Amino acid sequence: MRTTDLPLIRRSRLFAQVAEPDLAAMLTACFVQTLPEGAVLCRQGEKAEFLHVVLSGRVGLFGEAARDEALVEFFGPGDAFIVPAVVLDAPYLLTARLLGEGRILMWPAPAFRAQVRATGPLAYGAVLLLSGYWRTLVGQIKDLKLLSAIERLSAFLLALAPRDTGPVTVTLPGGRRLMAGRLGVTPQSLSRAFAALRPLGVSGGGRQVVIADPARLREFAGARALK
Amino acid sequence: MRTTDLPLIRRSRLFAQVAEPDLAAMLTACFVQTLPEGAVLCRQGEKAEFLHVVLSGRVGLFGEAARDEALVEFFGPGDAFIVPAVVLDAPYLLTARLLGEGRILMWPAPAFRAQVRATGPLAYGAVLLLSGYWRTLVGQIKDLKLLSAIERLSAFLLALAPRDTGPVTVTLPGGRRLMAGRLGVTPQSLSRAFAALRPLGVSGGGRQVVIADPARLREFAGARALK
DNA sequence: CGGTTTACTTGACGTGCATCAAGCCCGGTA
DNA sequence: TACCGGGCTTGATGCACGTCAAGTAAACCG
Repeated sequence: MRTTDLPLIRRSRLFAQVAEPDLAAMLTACFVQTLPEGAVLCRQGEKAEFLHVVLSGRVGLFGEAARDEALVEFFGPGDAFIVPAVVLDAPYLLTARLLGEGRILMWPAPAFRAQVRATGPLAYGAVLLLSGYWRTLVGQIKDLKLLSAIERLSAFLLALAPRDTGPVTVTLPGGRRLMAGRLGVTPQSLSRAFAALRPLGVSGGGRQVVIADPARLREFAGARALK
Repeated sequence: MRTTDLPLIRRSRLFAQVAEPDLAAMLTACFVQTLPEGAVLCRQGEKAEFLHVVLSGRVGLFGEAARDEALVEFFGPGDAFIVPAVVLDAPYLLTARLLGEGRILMWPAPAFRAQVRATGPLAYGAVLLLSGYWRTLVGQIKDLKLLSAIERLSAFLLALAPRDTGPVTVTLPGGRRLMAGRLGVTPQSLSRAFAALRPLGVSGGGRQVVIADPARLREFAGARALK
């Protein structure tokens, strides 16, 4: 473990409440790895061996069904997965793949299970983290059930943009293919959705997207979502 | 609070690790209510005032979008909601409605926030609870993104049936209308999906559904889901 | 008992998105 | 420069599911 890792570790919500000496003791069981793009951290269906905490880089969580797979969520620095599989000692529901080079804290599952049961502040950190995830997942389910593909794209873009601004360029957490999976459509449909938003001032290629007038887009998305 | 409530409270995973005297102390801040069908426990968009723990009855969590609403999940005895909104002190993402008469433990949000931070075993219980919810939500997202309506219905029915059995009768957690919301289809489409499964031995009306041959249904669902 | 309500089913039709299949753009390589 | 390959877009077509509209059945109630 490098000395530069510690500040990254501290920044995760998981450890926010843990006292310094306790943290040091916990980390003796852990190690840190730098892994290349495409590395698979855990595979759907397997038993949980490690808790992973992202220190740098981005990770995609994928649900798999033979010939098909869907990105369920993007994770980034400070996120810990898969807490649920580890604490419940259950098989992973998802496959995690690095979307670019990244540094990952590896925490053996039995050690983490014991720590989270014994250390209140760590459990509290886990509660905060899991609470945030509950909310993003619920939001996604609502979007899938209530919104069209174009509306979901609008909502996703707006969530990336700061509120109350003029033109912004946001950077997507992944390429178009990954975005499509996250939004629950095919890449072709995503492309059409972008085309449909172009008249509303959404432009750009690759990972960079320019929103000429966030207020107008918000109004469009809101009008369709709320009617 | 009735004396009969205590065993119900103890049964929730939230309190599984909490020592008896601590539990008694916590509960002084709480009260219990019996509420009729249709009672709204919390409303999407409002600030969290209470943590609710279901002691008896069933609750539906709904996402709302003006003219439309979708059931996100069923909750039953032992479930606590909305932990995430309460600990993060954020607005509810969902509206909770009783699906039948039920008894609900009401826990003022500030008191719960303080307790979960101070009491390790309570935080640990919350981690267990939230971990389970993460998994059901992730499962639902995978289903929505990867499976057709018929496949989702099959998977849902099979999840209600014990493994490795002959004919079983399962009872749905809600009427057809609610089931449709949970599966992300309209009631009409759900009706057609049931019709499509009839040749595979799925029959029954109302809340009771008979699965003549779970193995066959599982094979059907698996074949489509895994190819 | 008939009338109303509510829940579910069935049919006809339209549409959003998937699918299949080119075509385009751009960066890498010889 | 010409060649290639992968990511993105565009077009044509089809299907799954939504929508609109009856129709049926059981529950409730005068």
